[in-house]
Amino acid sequence: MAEPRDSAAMSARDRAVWEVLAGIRAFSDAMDRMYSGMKGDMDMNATDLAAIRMLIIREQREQSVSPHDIARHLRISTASTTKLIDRLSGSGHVVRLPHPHDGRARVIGLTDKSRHEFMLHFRDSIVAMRTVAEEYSSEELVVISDFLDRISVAIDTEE
Amino acid sequence: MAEPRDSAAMSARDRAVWEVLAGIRAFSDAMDRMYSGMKGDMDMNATDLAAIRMLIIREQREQSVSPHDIARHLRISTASTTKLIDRLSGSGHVVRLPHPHDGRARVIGLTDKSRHEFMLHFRDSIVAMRTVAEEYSSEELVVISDFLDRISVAIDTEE
DNA sequence: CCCGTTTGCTAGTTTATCTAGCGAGTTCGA
DNA sequence: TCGAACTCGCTAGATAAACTAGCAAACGGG
Repeated sequence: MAEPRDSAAMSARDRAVWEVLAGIRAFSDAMDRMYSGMKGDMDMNATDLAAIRMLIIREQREQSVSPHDIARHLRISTASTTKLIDRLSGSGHVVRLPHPHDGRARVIGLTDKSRHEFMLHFRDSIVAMRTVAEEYSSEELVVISDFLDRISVAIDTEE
Repeated sequence: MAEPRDSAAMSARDRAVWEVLAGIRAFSDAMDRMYSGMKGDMDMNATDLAAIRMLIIREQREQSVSPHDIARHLRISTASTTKLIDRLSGSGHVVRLPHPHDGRARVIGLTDKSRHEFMLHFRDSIVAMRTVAEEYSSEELVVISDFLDRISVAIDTEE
């Protein structure tokens, strides 16, 4: 992203680092495009789909999600979040559950419909990604997943 | 993303593949959050920022971008794209240039203001990512960037 | 040279976001 | 223990951004 570009002045080492950053860019670009496509396929707007993505990922980490969490993740107001949940709730994609310990709070749960629908449109991509992954040795995969985890932490600005 | 989860039934090999997919998820989640944050920092809505991202990436690949390309990338209508470009043009982030060979078409160009502003808010993340990358050997970096490129191609559904 | 297509735009409508403010529930210190 | 300050999610009304429909200008193959 930053500087170089005149590759003549770069060492092989610099170039390797550079290539990784370019790879990240390419990946995030492809991700953007894929998610834009899914929004059309699932007949959903970008924000609502981003919320579903977030819910799915948090569910897999066994973390509960509140309306407030959604607002923070998407950086929209809590008022907009209320309406977002109204929409997703009305279409049967999420449910509002009571928070076990806090009477004010809610826990937003995914419905099977969401999971199935998301999987339906995401499955091909997962299979494609798995196919790519399977071409690497286990040692390489460890390096890659370690790298991805570290990059994720690095860009996660804990507000 | 799909299936497993009861890790007892997985081989070490399966687990390595699984971990990479989990890494991709974590990364895309962190990316989502980072971009949401930038939208607040840059005082821009999510779509407009996504358009800027696209333009920056395409510029680095030396590909020109038309309004139509933006519409396809974001999956919004050409009408919405016109207004999006009106906004970004009005705020001095992009310029409409004539297409060299097609009198109907336009080429959307970034301004220095865009590049600087984007870099200002993205620099810290780039540095953080570079720092992570520099902890790996050149051989590992080659594997990683190769992987990222392949994953990008894999999920790029050419409409 | 024409006719069908493509490109980007305008107009008017619908949808989604925002700001402001409220009631209920929680927390904590006097 | 009780009240003040705070947090959570919601409502109401205003603003911003998306959509559909349709148009003129430019292109391009027969």
